[in-house]
Amino acid sequence: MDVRSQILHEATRLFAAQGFDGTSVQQIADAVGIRKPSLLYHFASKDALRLSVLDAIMTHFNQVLPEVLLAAARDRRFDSVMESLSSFFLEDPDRARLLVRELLDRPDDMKQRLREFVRPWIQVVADQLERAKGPGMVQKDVDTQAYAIQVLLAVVGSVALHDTLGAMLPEGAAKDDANRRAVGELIRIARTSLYTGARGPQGT
Amino acid sequence: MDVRSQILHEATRLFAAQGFDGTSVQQIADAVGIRKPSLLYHFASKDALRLSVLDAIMTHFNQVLPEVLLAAARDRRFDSVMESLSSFFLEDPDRARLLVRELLDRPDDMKQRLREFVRPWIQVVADQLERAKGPGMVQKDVDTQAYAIQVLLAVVGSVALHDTLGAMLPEGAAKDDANRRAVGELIRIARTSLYTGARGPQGT
DNA sequence: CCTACCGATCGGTAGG
DNA sequence: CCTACCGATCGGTAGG
Repeated sequence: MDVRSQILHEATRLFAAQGFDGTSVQQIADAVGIRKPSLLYHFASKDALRLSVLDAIMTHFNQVLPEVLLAAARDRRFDSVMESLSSFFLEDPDRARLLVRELLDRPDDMKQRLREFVRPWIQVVADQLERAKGPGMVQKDVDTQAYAIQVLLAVVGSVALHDTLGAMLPEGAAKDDANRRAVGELIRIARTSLYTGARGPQGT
Repeated sequence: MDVRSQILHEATRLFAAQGFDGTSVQQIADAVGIRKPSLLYHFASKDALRLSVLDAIMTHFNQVLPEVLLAAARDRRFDSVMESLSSFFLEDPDRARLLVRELLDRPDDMKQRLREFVRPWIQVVADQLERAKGPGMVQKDVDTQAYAIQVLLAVVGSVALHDTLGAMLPEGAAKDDANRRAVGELIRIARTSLYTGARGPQGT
């Protein structure tokens, strides 16, 4: 792996764990195994590095999300869409943590990014759900836009904080088990509150 | 208001907006209108100030939450419990933002706090819901513990990020309206995914 | 990619 | 609650 990618990787990891202000350029350079000025040769400034890290995540997001959502639009496999979305973040929880941190640290910047990259997809999903109200498949009183946003937030939030939130379950529970229960219940909540009928199209 | 309270207030505001590492003692002192060493006379260190801020929130939380939850246990007014919980955080969104930041910044410390202060209440709610499965009021396949945690996270998360997430709604929407829709849909999702029957005990 | 170095700011202390 | 000051670390630059 080339140095640039190593820097991006370590920066992502440290920004996610400690935040941008809580991480020094020195720490990242140490993690990569180079000197600080060498890092600043590859990225003009600490802020340029932050933007590159964020860009890598958003790009990946926009390459993966479309196919996931198109699968939803095609055959309404609600659970599989939710699993894919969860998997994308569970695969590397740092992505979720970093997004939440950016939303808190730079709300105005993130508003623009959300408008540009996420809102269109929220709208696609909302339109799809709105049409499904006609045949009575989706409950009439669902606020489809607000619903899509809440579900997305719940997925990102519960992945970002999943190991910490597991502390609220009884002692014995294994960490992996806590994750599975969290995602499982989240999917059940999202499905049950959307479709008509006892448990939606995939219920038993 | 005495100086100590002013310091706590400004620290809460700044930590919530910029994070602990992103806020200097100097900035807080400036906001209060005193010199930095004067602030450090009232709080032995920056970290002691952080602990005091967190303590004030957790204390308030533990004074308000019990009555809210007891109201729930008594007459199952689901919506009113959700409104109270939302209101507690909406009343001062800095509380929600600060909690999310602490969960990200110091997961191990927060695990202990959650175990001590929040887990008992999660358990009370889960037990209550579990009992309600008997008469068939609550859906049998609800994972009551995971459900309670997910709903709490969704409330805290959507309040912490509500003005930023509003950017995903269409242009025209007013900010207050976005908040109302977010909370309203969150309550609908939580209620519908819990109770048996089309819309739960308070549906139309 | 390195050594050597910069001014600014950090949290905190001495002493009144 | 203040003035004056501390060593350490910050992001970043010069020059090779």
